[in-house]
Amino acid sequence: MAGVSVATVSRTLANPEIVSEATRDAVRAAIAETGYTVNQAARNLRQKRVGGIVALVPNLANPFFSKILSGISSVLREERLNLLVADTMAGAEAREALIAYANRSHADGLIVLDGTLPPEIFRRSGCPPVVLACETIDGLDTASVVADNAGGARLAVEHLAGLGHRHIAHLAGPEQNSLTVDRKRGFEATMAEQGLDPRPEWMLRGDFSLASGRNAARQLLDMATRPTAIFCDNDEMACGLIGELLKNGISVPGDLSVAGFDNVDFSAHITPALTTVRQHRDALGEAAARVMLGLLDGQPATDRIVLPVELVIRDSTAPLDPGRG
Amino acid sequence: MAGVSVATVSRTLANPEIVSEATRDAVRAAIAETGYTVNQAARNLRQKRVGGIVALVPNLANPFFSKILSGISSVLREERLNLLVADTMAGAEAREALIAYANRSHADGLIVLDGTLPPEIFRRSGCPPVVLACETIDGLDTASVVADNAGGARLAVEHLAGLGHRHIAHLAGPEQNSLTVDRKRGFEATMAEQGLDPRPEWMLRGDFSLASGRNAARQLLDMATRPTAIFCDNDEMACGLIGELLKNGISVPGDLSVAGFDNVDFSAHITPALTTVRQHRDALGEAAARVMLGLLDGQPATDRIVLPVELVIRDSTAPLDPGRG
DNA sequence: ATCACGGATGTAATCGTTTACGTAGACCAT
DNA sequence: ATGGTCTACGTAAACGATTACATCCGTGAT
Repeated sequence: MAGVSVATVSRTLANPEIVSEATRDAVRAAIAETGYTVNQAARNLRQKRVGGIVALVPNLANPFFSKILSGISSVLREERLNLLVADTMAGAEAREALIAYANRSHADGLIVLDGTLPPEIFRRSGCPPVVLACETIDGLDTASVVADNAGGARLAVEHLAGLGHRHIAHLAGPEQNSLTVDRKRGFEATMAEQGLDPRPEWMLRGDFSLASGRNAARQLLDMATRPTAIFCDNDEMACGLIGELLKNGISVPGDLSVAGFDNVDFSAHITPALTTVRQHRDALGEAAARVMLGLLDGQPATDRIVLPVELVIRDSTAPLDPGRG
Repeated sequence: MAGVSVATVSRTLANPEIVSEATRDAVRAAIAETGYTVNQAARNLRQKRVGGIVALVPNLANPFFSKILSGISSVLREERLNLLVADTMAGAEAREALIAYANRSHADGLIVLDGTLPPEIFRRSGCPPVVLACETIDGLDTASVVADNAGGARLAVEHLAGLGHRHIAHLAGPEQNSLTVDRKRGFEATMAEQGLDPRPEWMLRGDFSLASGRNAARQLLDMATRPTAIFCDNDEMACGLIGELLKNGISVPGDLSVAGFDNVDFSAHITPALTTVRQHRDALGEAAARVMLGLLDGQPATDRIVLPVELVIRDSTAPLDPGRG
């Protein structure tokens, strides 16, 4: 020690007020001079914590998830917690790697953005607190934060029905995806309330990608009788769909009204500007991180938080042409 | 110990071959039964390493960066290294937090995606190996991996000039951004080679956002004499620009050819599909991660890797209408 | 003068690994 | 039988911080 002691340094850093002013200054001067920094590994070992939380992301490259991560990160920073990111879309060894992450010695907590992971992983002893964000996992009733997916679908269908549309299609996401399940439920419930009968052949499947939206457009083009409106489970698919329709001479919204979900950045800037359901993904991430902080503080929260969504009406939806339908 | 010993367990895990088969099996059985897992903090403390590398990202929510992260992550996983993500776009305390990250006890290495950070941070003693990815930092000649930004601008300008355009504008990014600097250099050099004189009033500034593309479109609309083609420093700005032009009755590419940079996912799906310069951001991330692994292995690499780019010709650029120009 | 008390700081145990070193036994050669 | 070599494993010392406990000193009360 440049100044005087051993443990006193630790106290100076942790509880400056319990050490006398003189030594405090001496220690600080020595620290500044030597460029000392605490060794995280040693601190973690002693305190039995890691100082970081892991986010399990299905696909880091997807902006949908990175916005949530951004929200998580902003909250964790305040608490001086690190954000570790693990891409779960890995190969065969993925499962083992995941199990390694689901351990107290790796992370103080786990925020799971991937609804396709098997719930057993998070039930093992030694697994830190878990918060599900965005997607849910069947059979795992931990704390979770999700958007009001069913409500969003309702808003979209009510909007289209209010424009006079009676033949409304649905471009859904992957079958097992919890977002898809909720949005489909909202879609079908609202269709029924509106006295509309969804035709099975107008129930299309995609995988949330632009390409799958394009595929759906081709299916629509091949149909003998087409719907006059379609609700897409996300904006990427809506964008891909619109692009392919326009290329084939179908007018949007003239021949087909299109509504999306998410309100991603480009939705307002494509032509026609996309009518969609806005959800705040950064807020979702922030909320999930705050729930996590609560869990770390010992709150036994098993909350299931549902964040509100709003309809954003733009140019891709229009009243039904009375000559049709 | 369920089986027999203390240090033997460690050996069984690290070098299974130096321990006899009998004890090896015994140890493994005990591990399986008790659900033992190694404590990372203790291992890190002993081995004087962290087992993770930190990526400093200017804006996690930006898909541009998240794709790079995805590439980094895929390479690090193979080496069982964690990826920690730190958003540098923080508030006032950001600088201090950054300095904390630029320390061996936090990370074994640093991959920096933010070219606006002050170089001093990475010169401090105790700073782990640094790799610059995507953007560069003036006055810091560490290893770096960047795309061929000047070459990409060259490809775009040559393409537009080849279509007969002589009045070519440039929508650039932020002035101090290294991507902008390189692309501007490529743009101006190629214009000169083609015998074209870039008009100062056709040199527009944006910030890579969709909104700044829209702003640029409004500036174009106000001009007495407009260019017949424009090269945009990224696809987002090109998309925002096209959206606003179409809304105001300007045809793309009829009245104005537009070329972008990046080839983001939606570029192929907007209308008109965007001509752009493709760069592989995931490959960039992978390359940066591999350079980092090399540094960790003790290679003194001060490489400056430049990744090739390609022109993707779609529908937003067309030959100059002979009646104009 | 003795004691109690409280504030400031030093001592040492602890966290869970890794690993240099030592030792015990087996085996072979002399 | 002694000595040397090798393998398999136990012993104990690190790694660097935190923290319960002990110590020391000064102050005021009895």
